[in-house]
Amino acid sequence: MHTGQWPTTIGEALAVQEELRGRVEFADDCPELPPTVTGLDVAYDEGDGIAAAVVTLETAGLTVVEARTHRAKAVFPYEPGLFAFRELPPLLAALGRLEREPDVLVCDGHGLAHPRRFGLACHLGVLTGRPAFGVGKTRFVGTHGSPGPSRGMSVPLVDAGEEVGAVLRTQDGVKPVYVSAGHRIGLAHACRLTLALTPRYRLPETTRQADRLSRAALR
DNA sequence: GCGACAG
DNA sequence: ATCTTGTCGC
Repeated sequence: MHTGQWPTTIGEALAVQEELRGRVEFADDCPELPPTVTGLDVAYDEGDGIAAAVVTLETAGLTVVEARTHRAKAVFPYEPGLFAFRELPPLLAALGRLEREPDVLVCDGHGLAHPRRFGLACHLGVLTGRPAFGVGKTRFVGTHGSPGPSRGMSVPLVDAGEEVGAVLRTQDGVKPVYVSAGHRIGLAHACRLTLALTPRYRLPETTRQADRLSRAALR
């Protein structure tokens, strides 16, 4: 799957990031939804123990098709902008245990809405070759107004004059989420998928499932 | 120089 | 990320 030798220092990580950034593929909008969606998340304990979880759901119905986990030790410190180097190792290991190839990866974090336009979702997409996008709970970069109050409304997320994502309301009157393309998927499609994954809660069902599973795998 | 800073 | 009590609303 992946013979990972990961960067140990910030300098090395920045170099890897810069190199991989050029491999991001953009995509035109796609009208139909993929048959499945795969969510990923990582949980941490009080020390340096971490657990990654990946959960594949049937897009129509949101029922679990397959789920995998992987426990490990954190090898890279949390550094804003280099987040991927901390979570990617265990996430890729868990992904490697899936029997069914993911149609699209839904990441908990940002994609292009990143200082150097290469957030976790981009990194995950490039390394796996699968379409990927990010759904973040809080802003990282960019400015934006307030999206309308109802579910489905959104406003562009702009950073340095570029539209890097969308601030999307997934539930009426609830704090919006930050959606951004990662790899081989357009922003409009990512937003449509996000809405399909949030029939009831603020966060995508994929993220919710992966979150609970990663926590459970931690013990 | 002073904040801000995905999870 | 994770640690936490109470509280408001359906």
